[in-house]
Amino acid sequence: MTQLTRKQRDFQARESLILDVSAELFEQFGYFGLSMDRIAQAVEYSKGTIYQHFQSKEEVLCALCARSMRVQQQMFQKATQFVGHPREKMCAILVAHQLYTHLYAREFNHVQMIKTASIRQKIPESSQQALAEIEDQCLQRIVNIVAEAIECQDLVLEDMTPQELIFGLWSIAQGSSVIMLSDTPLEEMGIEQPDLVIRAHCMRLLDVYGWQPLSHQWDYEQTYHRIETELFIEELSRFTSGDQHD
Amino acid sequence: MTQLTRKQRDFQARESLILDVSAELFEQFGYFGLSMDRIAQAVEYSKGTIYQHFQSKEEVLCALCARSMRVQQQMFQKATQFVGHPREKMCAILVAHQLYTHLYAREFNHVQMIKTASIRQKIPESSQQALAEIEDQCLQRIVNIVAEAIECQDLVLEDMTPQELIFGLWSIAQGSSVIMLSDTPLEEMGIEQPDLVIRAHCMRLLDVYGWQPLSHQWDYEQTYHRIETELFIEELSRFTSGDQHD
DNA sequence: TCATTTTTTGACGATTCGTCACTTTTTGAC
DNA sequence: GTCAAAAAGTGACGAATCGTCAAAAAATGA
Repeated sequence: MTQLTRKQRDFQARESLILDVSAELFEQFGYFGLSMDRIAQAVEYSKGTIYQHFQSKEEVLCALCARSMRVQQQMFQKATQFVGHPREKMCAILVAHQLYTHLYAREFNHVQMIKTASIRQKIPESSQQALAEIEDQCLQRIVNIVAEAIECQDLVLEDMTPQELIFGLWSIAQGSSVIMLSDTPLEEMGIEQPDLVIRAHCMRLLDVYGWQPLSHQWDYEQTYHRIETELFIEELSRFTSGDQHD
Repeated sequence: MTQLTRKQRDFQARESLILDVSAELFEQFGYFGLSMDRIAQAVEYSKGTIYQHFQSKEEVLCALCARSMRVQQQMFQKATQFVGHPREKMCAILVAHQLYTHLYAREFNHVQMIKTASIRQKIPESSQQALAEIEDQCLQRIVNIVAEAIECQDLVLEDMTPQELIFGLWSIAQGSSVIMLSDTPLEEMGIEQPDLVIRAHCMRLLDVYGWQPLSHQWDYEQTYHRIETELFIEELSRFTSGDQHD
């Protein structure tokens, strides 16, 4: 690796510290409860020093977003490594997305906020670029899976491009997460397990586009079980245990 | 109607004025550019007077949200009055939703923000209740259409409840709008007309659940054309003209 | 050891929030 | 028309937070 001076290492270590502390504060107090003064106090450096690392409060929060999006990207990466049909990998992506939005609910919400026109004004172009890049990488994983499916003829799209198919799946996954995290009373509406409902919808959609193997030809229950145990057992346990003492 | 005193009428008129002005300022400067002082200056009343109407800045913005959501609710209402099959009415709902999110992009974004945990903390329970109620009414319109379809046996749901079906459609509509308004470069991705893509996905989904008439049995192009000309001709022209000088 | 460079600090001006003591206007009894 | 009580309106104020910058402290190395 590149050899860094002690100073540079110290600088990076402090940056990590700032982010760790900020993440905790953000988790605890939310967007408006997080102030630069509070961060400075918590890391025991002065405000000026914080501003050597981040130009503004928004940049700190962007860095937090980038962090959690990198986690998502890694989960997607793991999903693509699932051993099985491309369609099974796509299922793994969906599971990854759902797990991610539950494990990083606050950050997911904050990413949504950042995409808002009002807040975007406050964020330097460069930070936005960085986030867009990570999101792009996530999307690229999905594109690759679809490409793989088309290549091995599991999927033959007729009046639709791969991008358009992905846009649909992405919309439903994204939309359902937004709805679930906005404390809409889904249980009251009679929806006990929204994640499973969304899975069902996605499966139907993939069926209708003829992505092999179709759901009546293949035991996807088994697939989902394998995804959960082989890929995301740790994340899953964190999610369910997080549920309990919440 | 109830007879109001001159004072009460004046009071209401001023409240409208405040909201009108705030809407303009919000449109122009966004969430953070909108301040109570600026509102006060613009309406030519003092800040204290504004605070007689709204307890906080967030309440002003909630009122703006409520306003735009009522517009959506009315558009949904219009959609339910479309003369045709229940499924055609459902198409009209989708068109209404898409038109709404484009015509009230800022407000739609802001509603998203308000649903965020961070911001919800700043909003009194009562205001949130009011918004939830309007959203509920919107959802109720959709529930009614599905109920109608089931009643006349256009739709026979087997392993899915009406609420679950709606949740899926709602997710895809909501998710796609969020993605579109977050300046994701969809065109670069090769998606020229995202709204039409989403319509296609929804149609496929309704087909796969067997909602009659299926899309190969009925000319839905014609239906969409009727929806646009019979119901939303005015909104549509505002949308396209708004596009031009933007 | 000490002058120079680098790093850190926190006081500061600016902005915005929501409040409240004071001023102005309105009301209605005489 | 007058005047005192009630209602409505005002904007200066304290508090919180932002981002800056001159001065202090620490590190460097001749």
